[in-house]
Formats: sequence, C-alpha cells, structure tokens
Amino acid sequence: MTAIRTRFAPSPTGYLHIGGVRTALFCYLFAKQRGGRFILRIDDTDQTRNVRDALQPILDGLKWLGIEWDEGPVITGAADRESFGPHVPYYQSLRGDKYQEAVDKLLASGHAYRDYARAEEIQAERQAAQDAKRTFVYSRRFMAETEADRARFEAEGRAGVVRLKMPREGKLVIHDLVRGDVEFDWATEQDHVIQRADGSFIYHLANVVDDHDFGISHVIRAEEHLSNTPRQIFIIQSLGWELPAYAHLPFVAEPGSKTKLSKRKLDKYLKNPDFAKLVNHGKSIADRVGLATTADGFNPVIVDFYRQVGYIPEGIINYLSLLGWALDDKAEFFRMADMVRLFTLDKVNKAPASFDPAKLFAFQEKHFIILPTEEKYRRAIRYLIAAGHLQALDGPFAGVSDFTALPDLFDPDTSLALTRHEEIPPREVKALLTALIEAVGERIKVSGDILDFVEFLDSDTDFAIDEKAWAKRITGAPESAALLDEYAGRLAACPEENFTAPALEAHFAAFLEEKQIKPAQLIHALRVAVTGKGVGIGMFEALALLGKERTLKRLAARDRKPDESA
RNA sequence: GGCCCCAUCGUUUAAUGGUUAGGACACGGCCCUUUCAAGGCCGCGAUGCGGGUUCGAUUCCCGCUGGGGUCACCA
Repeated sequence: MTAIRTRFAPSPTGYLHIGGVRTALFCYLFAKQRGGRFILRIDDTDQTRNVRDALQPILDGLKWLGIEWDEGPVITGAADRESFGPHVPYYQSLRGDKYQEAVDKLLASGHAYRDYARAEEIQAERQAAQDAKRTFVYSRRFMAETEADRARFEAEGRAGVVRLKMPREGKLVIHDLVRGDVEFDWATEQDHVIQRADGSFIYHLANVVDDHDFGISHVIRAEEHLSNTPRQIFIIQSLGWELPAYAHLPFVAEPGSKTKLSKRKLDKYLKNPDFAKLVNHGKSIADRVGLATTADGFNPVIVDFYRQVGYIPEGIINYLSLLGWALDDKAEFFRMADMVRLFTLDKVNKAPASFDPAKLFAFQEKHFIILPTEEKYRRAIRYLIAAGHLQALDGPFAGVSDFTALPDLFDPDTSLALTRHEEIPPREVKALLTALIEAVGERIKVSGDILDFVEFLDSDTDFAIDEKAWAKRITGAPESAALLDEYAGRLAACPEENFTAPALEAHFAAFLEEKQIKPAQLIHALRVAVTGKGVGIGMFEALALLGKERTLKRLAARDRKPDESA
C-alpha cells in the first residue's frame, strides 16, 4: 500500500475562490484521515503574472482556514517562489527541465510529434468538423515525422509545437472514486498540444509530470477536469508510469442554479436576496471600518470577504464540507477534527451543489456563538479600532487604525483606550468590553457585528441617537417621558452595588407595581434615553453595563436631545 | 454541435426493491419576552416525464426532457 498523498494546485489568480477551498478541503481531509500528506503545488506556468501579489492571498486564505499543507510553498516566500518538502520546488515555473524530459521521452517513443500547422489551419479543420457535426480530429497534415519534414516546414516559416499522438481507436475506462466507471472513446480525443512553439509547457503535461514526481496517490479535483482526464492518462501511460486514483468532485454552483460559481458574476448573484443580504451585511461592516468594498476581493465568492467581515474559519469550513458531502441523515455540525475522522469519498455526491449564502451564514452563527468571550474579545478589537472607538496603547499596533494593517486576532493583553470616552481609564477597558460582549451574547454573529453595539463605548454626554426611536418613545410619548424623570430619581437613590441586572430588574418591577403601570409604558423610553436606540440588549444588562454613574449622566443629558417631533 | 456527467422539498442532503420519503437552512405560525436576538414547539414543502423488470420502484434497465461540464499554443 503506497502512501496517501493528495494535492491542491491553484494557479496564482490573486484570490481564493470558495469552490477551490471546498476542493482543497476534501483533498486535505482525505489525506489527513489516512495519515497521508496534503501537498500544495503552484500552477504558475503562465508567467506573466506577478506571483507574489497573485499567490499571497491564496496561501494566507488556506492557512487561515486551517487547511495546512505538508509540502509546498513557504508562506512567507511567495515572492521568490520558495518551497519546502522532499520534492522542491513546488512551483511549476521552476520545473521546466522535468517537463522537457517528459516531452523528449514522449517524442522518442512516438507518443508525441512535432506539428507545424498554423492556428488558422487547425481552426479551419475544427470548423469543418463542427459544420459536419462530427468530432474534430486533426488530420496530422503538418505532422513532422522526419528531420526532413521539420526542415521543410520550418523553411516555410512555420513554428512547431509538440502534440500528443492520441490513439484513434479503442476505449478508455476511468475508475472514478466518486462517479464509478466512466467510458471514453479514444477516437473522440484530440492531439493536444503539450509544448508551445516558444518552448513553454501546457498544463496537462506539467500537471501529470508533477503528480508523478510528487508521488500523488489520489487526484481529487473538481468535475470540470473529468473531460480532460483521458489525455492525462494517455501521457501517464505513454511514459510508463502508474496511474493515480481519481475522484472528481461535483463543483460548487451558483445560488439557485447548477452553473459553476464564478467570481465575475457578482452583479447577477446580487439579484438573489440571500446573496444580497450577505453582501450588504458585509458592506455595512466594511463601511464602518473604512474598508473599500469596490475592490475585487469584496465578494462572497472569494474567501477574503469572510475574513474581512469577521467570519470564523470553523463556520466556513463546516458549511463547505456539506457542499457535496453528507455523513448521514442527522449530523451537520462538524469541526475540522470531526471531518478528518468522518470524511469518506464514497459519501461524496455526484450532482453539483449550489452555494447557499443563508446556510453558510447559519453555520457561521452556530460556530461563532459558542466562542468563549475572550475569543470574541480578541476578534472585536480590530473592528473597534478601525471604526474609531478604540486604540491600542502598546504592542505592535499601538496607534495603528488602518483596518488592513490590523490583525484579525488581537493579543488579549493589549492595553486599550476608548477614543470617545476619556473618563474611562485604559485599565477598565477590557472589563467593559468583556462585559459588553457577554451582554450582547448571541446578537453578534460575525466579529464585525460588535459595531452595532458601540453606544456603550461612547461618551455619556454625547452618544449616538436614533432620532426616529427618540421621537416615538420620548418626544412623542410625554407620559413615558414624565415617568422616566421620576424613575431617574429612583435610580439616583439606588445604591451602586445594586446596579446588577437582576437587582435592577427587581427595582424596576417595584416601581411598576407602585405606579400600577406596565413595563412597556416606561421601558422603551428608558432604553432610548440610555442607549440612544430602540432595540438592543436586555434593558437591565444595559444599565448594569453602564453602571450607576454613566446611567445617570445619560439620563441627565436627555435635555440636549433633539425635541422635534416626527 | 461532438464527447462526458448529473437529476429527492426553494436550497443542501438522508434513505430503502415494501418507510406516514427523514434532517438542516430558508419561509410561515405559536410559545418565551421590555425591544432585538437566541431558544422551544408546530406547519409549509420533494422523488422531472414516459416506458419496462417486479407482487411492489424514488431505488434497477431503456428512452425522453431538463440542467451542467468540456472540446485553447488558459489553468
């Protein structure tokens, strides 16, 4: 039994696609479960791109999601294509000699030939076949079988490429671990180019050579590669190598469709209400932290989107694991360790699975809600600093406020200061934020949602007011406002140590009893007066969080509020 | 168009030659409740069509329809 080795082979496109992550995840899970290795290889045969800028987001994204590779690029070494592992280098652009060796062998054994057809000549044949509704098969009219042929074609000013000399009869059966046996006629396969006129190599050749050199045991990739597999198998067999096992996964499709999910169709997806909701929620957070949302990366098809808005890897990974795979009729909540233990290829589905933004969000929520308070705290800091409510006083991010320069996970011991409430000393900030996060509880579903509750971090004489709520609950409700004044007096007489949620609730109930009124007659006004908002955390949690002094200040500051009625 | 793949609630999925076809998300309702969340309960809702095989088919076979992938000197 050979060692299990799987690989994910992204090309440096500048972003990590959510569908790519699903594929990488399945490769990773399969390898890890069987004590194998997961390899990352960079398909950068197209050298026109800036590798560092185009690759870094992909490496960072995978690492962030916890899909770590055992061999492959050094994460900090993308600029100079540095990699680690027994088969370095793991960049295709650095492996040209291996590919040349393979092409030479193929040529020598007659499995490939030099071809001097011009592009338009091939195109004409292709068109003719299409018109006749036949499979296009190249006539090999410009195939150079001898040195004399070569010389003659070259004298005509033709440039030569190397093509595969594919079989023209017989069948090929691919034993796919997901789809079972898939049969192809060799006669319908073309003589694909494997080396260009300029000497560079085509993907299929490089791919096959690398898989062989790296000892890949299982090629697990998306279904769109199934049609390409015969030509790859032809190369492998011609070279006398052993075939890997194949598993073609269903691809990730558009919301509500079976078409492959694409980064470029954002406008179309925005017509899907769930998708739009996800984007708008993200945008509202991005706007408050000063993050540009016009950039290419701000798109739920791209992993960076989630990281910026404050999703956590656990939720994304869990959701993605269910796209094309299910354990049974019940279990759905998995962490990475569970998946490694439970994943099997035979439970992978064959049909494409469409991306469901609402369900992704539901999984994010499930995983986020159970994070310990301190973990939420560490994640909230970045958003609060970038939105201008907080600043770091020490550590590497002291004074930094640019969102993109801040880490998503802060050192919990960083000393912080409120920027809109100078009276609260830095030593009390962590306690306040921790209490806030606890009071807020399940109302924050992504880290960036903390920005919905910053009213508790504002100055007590100058905090944000929702004017509509104010008009409805205070200006437009004079009876409530009068009760509020009276209740403010009671609170002033209430001892400091009674500013806990349960004690305040009892205190409030006693007041209601005395006045013979219902909670609604006072509590809404109280909420708006103290928090500036009509909705929010539990009323008594809010008062306890502010404490007596701040609560009274806020109640007293009521006079400054706009009194125009709606 | 050739070749290949696919087909269960809106979405994601489970299941078996015999089940009231199960779960999750979404949606609707109710409960809880000071608002907003969260939570609990209930509901809505699917085997694409036509033929076979079979006592019986969602399941097996064939055809149809529909959807998708792929046919580059992209990866």
